Formats: sequence, structure tokens, C-alpha cells
Amino acid sequence: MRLEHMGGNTLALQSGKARPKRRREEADRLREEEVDMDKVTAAMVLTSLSTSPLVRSPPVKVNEGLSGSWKDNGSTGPFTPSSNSSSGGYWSWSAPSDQSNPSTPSPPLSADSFKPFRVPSLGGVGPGPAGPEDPSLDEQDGSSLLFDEPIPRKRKNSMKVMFKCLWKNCGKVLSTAAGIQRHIRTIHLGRNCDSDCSDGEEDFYYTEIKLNTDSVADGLSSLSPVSPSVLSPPPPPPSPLPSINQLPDSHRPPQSSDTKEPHAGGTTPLSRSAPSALYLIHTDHAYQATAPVSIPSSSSNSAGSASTSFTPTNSSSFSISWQSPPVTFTGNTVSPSKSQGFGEQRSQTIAVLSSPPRATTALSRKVRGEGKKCRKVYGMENRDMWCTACRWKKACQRFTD
DNA sequence: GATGCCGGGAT
DNA sequence: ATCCCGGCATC
Repeated sequence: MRLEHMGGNTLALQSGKARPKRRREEADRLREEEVDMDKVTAAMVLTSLSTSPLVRSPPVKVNEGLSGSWKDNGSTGPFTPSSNSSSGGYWSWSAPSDQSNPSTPSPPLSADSFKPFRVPSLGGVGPGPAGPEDPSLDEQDGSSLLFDEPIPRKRKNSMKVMFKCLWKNCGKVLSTAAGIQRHIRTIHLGRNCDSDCSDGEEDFYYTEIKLNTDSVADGLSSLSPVSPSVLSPPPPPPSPLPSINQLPDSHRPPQSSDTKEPHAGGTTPLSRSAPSALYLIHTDHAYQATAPVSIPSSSSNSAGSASTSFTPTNSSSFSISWQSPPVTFTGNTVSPSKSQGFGEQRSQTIAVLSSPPRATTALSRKVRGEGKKCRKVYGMENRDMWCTACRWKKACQRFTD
């Protein structure tokens, strides 16, 4: 009976071809293969991560402090965290750059581009400490991570890390740490030599900002130095050179540089923590407001109050630029070491605080059509015969009202 | 619960 | 652009 329909209906033959089911099967098959690939990839990524010189402090430690708040990813799958607590549940796509990174300018480690991998047995990594092994697999070694374009996989909530110059009246934004360092070195510090003669001073004059890649396009245009959507929680707001103010010898004339060495030793305990907490929040959709705001609820909800409200007690403030009425409010910020909240929870909180724009959709919604539509006429079993719009759950084109 | 279809994600 | 689907409104 199905065949009759198919045979007699050229429309169905032309557009439908019983594609949906087959396509879904194919998709499933592809997905299975993909899983295998993921296993391999995950192993490689793991290996390179654990051996990479870039990872100064083993991420293991970072995560231990979290008491496994993400370990229930569900995606850890066959990977047994219990056998090796050091690596279990360690790849959520937490952005480690949120933590203060001791010395590196917290490069786009592209941690946000990792999906929660399922990791198979992984050979020897399982029971033992996430030991170094097979250094030959370093296809993304530290240098490429540092200086290449992050090339983050486009994911839903993926954040793109940019680097913004904090020099007074500059505000230049570049996509790589190396680029911004060079910019600062040459433009502001007046040094012509290359990075090898740098003492790391540039680190103080730029900061990371994270953008939602979905809105980067228009967000970038608002990244001008005076953009109101840029904010910096940690340093006192009035100063245009927040992190510089914390330097021992802070007020340097923005042109001459060679006389003062704020941290002649080279090591700067405060160099990284402050800038890494500066964010740009730009979203054109209230639901997607994944503001990287820190919410004090890192482990469980013992605090109880964190999920639905946070009280603006502190002085640090952040603002969120909405599409329609811009909303600005203040909230307490946690020390960087505790900033763990993530997309969902944060967005929920923000959504609560702002007015949800639900009503507009209801208003503009078309009144439901009276007549029978493809679905009704042909039924689910003859979905091939529906008009494409119906198949795509759009407004029916065949039986218009 | 079934249906129509908007909004938006994936490719 | 095409395809698909979550989710909402309505029946």
C-alpha cells in the first residue's frame, strides 16, 4: 500500500524518496563510527594534554578541588573515575583559563572546544596516575596552542577568547596572545625587538575577554575601546588601566618604558589573576545569556541561595548588554579560584533577573490554520507525501488557508 | 494527546 | 539553502 502511494505520486518521488528514515539510519551509523573516532581522538588529546609542557600545574589538581562537581557528565562512560581520580571527569569543557594561570598569558587552550569525551580503556592510563606516555602524539603541542588561531569547533555555547589591550585609549582587540603582546610591545612599550627580548611586561597591559562566538560578529563591532559592554570586575572601575594599578611601580607614562621595571625578577604573582576575570558579555538573546559571571555555587548547592538569586553585596559590578533595554546590575563576584559556574546555571540566573521576552512570540504567532494539513491528510505513515514544509514542521504550503 | 508551526540548530 | 527538531499554542 505504501508502494502504491510512492509509485503514483511523483511529488513524493521527487522530493521525498523516503529519505527521512534512511537518512536517520545513516546518521546513526555515522554516529557509531564517530564514536570510534572520538575514542581515538580523545586518547590523543589526553596524551598531548598530559605531556604538554604548556600545562604547568597539572589540571588534575585544579579539578581535585572541585570535588567532582562535573564528574557526573554521564559522558565519562566506560571510563571509570574511581580507578583514577586524577583524570576522572576531568574533561568537562571547563575553561581553565578562568582560573588564574600562574605565568602563561592563559592562551586559548581551547578547552572549550573539547567535548566531554568518552574515553575507552586508554591503555595504561587507567589505573596509574595520568602518566606521560608516547610523546610522539603531540600534534597540538604547546606552541600551536599558544600562537595559532584557536580554531574552536563551533559549538553551541562556545566562547571565543580574545585579547584586549588595556592601554589607555587603546583597547585594541586581537585574537591571539602573541599578537596582543607584540602590539603592546611595539606600540606602547616602544620596543622593536621580538618576543625574545621581552620581560613579560606586556602581560600586564592586556587581558582576556571571552566572547560568545555566536555574537562575535556584531559583538566585535562594539569592542571599541569605549564599549560599555566591556567590564572589569576585579580592578576599581575608575581607572582605565586597572591591572597596571596593581603594579608596584604603577604610573608609567604611556610612552616611555625602558626606565621602569615593575617586576624585574620576571615572575609576577599578580600578573595573571586580575585580567583573566575580565569578560565581555554580548548576546542578542536573553535565553542565551551565558554570561561568564561567577556564581558562588561551585560544589553542590549547600549555599542554597545561589541558584535563584544572588545578592548584590559586593562592590564589583558587571553589566550585560541586551539587545533591547540594556540591563546593568551588580552582583558579588567570587575569587577567581572559585569561579566555576557554568553556562546553564548562570544563564538561568540571569534569565530570572531579567524579563523574559516570551510574550513577543506569542503575540506574533500565526493563528492556527483551519484546514487539514498534510499530516492530517496523509498521516504519519505517509510522511513522504507531505509537502516539504510539513515535513519540516513548517507552515503547510500545500493546504494553505 | 494530536496537530500546526515558529524559532533555531546542523549541515 | 536545506533539513531537522524542540517546544509552544491550539485543537
